[in-house]
Amino acid sequence: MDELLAGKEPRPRERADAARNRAKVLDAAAGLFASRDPRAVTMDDIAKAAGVGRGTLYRRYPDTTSIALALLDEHERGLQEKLLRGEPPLGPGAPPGERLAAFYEAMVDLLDAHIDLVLGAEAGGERLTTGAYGFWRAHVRALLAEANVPEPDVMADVLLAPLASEVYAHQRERGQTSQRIKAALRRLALAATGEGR
Amino acid sequence: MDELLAGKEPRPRERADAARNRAKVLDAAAGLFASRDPRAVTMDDIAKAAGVGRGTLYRRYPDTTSIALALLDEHERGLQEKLLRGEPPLGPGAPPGERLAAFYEAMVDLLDAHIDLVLGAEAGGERLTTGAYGFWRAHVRALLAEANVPEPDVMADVLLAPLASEVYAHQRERGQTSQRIKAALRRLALAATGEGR
DNA sequence: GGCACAAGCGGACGCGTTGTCCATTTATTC
DNA sequence: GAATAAATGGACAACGCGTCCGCTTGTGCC
Repeated sequence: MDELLAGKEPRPRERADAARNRAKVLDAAAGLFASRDPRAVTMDDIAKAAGVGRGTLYRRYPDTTSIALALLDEHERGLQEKLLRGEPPLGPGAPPGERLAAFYEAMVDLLDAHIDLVLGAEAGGERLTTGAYGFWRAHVRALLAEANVPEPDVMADVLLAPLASEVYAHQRERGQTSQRIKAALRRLALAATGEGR
Repeated sequence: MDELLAGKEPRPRERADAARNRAKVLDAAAGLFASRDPRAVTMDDIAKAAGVGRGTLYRRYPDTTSIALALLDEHERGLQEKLLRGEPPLGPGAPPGERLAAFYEAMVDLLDAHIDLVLGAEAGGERLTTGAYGFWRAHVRALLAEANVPEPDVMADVLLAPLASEVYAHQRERGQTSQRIKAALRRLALAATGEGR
C-alpha cells in the first residue's frame, strides 16, 4: 500500500546499454515484420538482425507476438486518444452509428498501414485477450448501449470480429479494396445501431 | 478426358489394414481433441494414442488441422445439405434475413457441439481457405444478393467473421450463453438484410 | 495353399525453434 | 577506480516436424 504513495521511480531507471538494445531490437523487428511473412518471423531472426543474443531478447519479450504488439502500441494509442477526446464523428458528439462507422474507417486505415504488425501480433490468436482489444470492445459496447442495442456485450465482440487481421488480409487478397470494405462496414455500423433510416 | 468415362474405380480400393488404421487414427484423434486444448495436440500425440507410427499418420494427413477437419466434415455436411434442400427457414423458401438468422443459429449449435474440433481445425488460421468456409460464404453471399444488399462479397466475409471459433470460445469463456449469442446474431442478420422492420 | 508383388507400416534421423541458465562484461554509484 | 548490480550472449536440452527406407502384411493369381 505504501508503494503507491512512495514516489515516481518504482524502478531504478533503465541502463544506457539496455535502452540502446531495446531500440535496436524494435528497429530490427520492424524491418523483419515488414519484409516477409510476419507470422514466420522467429525470435532467432530478430536477435540476429538486431545483433544481440537470444537471452537479451527473452529478457524483455517472451515471444514475437509481444514485440509486434509493442510496435503496434504507439499507433493504436493515437486512435484511442482520438476516440476519447477527438473531434466528432470519431470523438464524442456524433450519434453512435456515425461514431461506429468512423471507428471502422479508422481501423481499416490502421490495418492498411500496419497489416504486417497486426498479422505478427495475432500470430497466436490471442488478440482477444489483449489490452488494446479490451479498449476497442469497451468503446464499441458504449456506443451500442447509447444506441439502445440489446445485448451490447455480445454485439461488441460480434461487430469487432470482421476487423480480425486474417479476415481483412484475406479480403484484400481476394481483390477487395479498402474502399469497398469501408463502405460495407459503414452500412453495417448504421444497420446495427438502427440508424439505417 | 478418357478417365472420366473409364470406370468407377480410379483407385484400386483401400487395403483392410489401412482402413483399420484410419479408423484407429480418427478415433484416437477425436478423443485427444476433446480431452485437452485442441490447439496443443501434436502429430506425435495422435500417433501414440492411435498406436501407429508417425509415418503412417503422415501418409494420410499432413497435419493435425486436416485431421480435425476430417472429423468435422461429416457434421458440416449435414448442415450443408439442410441449407441446400432442407425445410425453411434453413432451406429455400423463407426470406433471406430469416434464412440467415436460421443459419447463424445452426452454426452456433454446431460450434457448441464441436468447439474442440473447430478450434483444432482453425489452429493455423487457415479457416478462410477451407472448402467448408467457401460453402458458407457462397451461401451467405447468395442470401445477401437476394436481399439486394450492396457489396455482398465483402459483406459475406464480414458476417461470417463472428463465427470464428476463437471469437465464440472467447465469448463463452466470458460468461455469455449460446442463447444470448444466438439472439444477438439473429438481430444482426435481420438488420444486415434490411428486414429489421 | 502358396507365391510374388505392391501397398502399407513405423521408427530413426536431421533440422529448426524454443526457452533457460550462468559465466562474463558493462554501466552506475560513491 | 573499486564495489555492486544490471545486462549480456551463446551454449544447451527439449520438443515438434517431416522424411526416408528397410521391413511387414494384405491381395490377386496360379
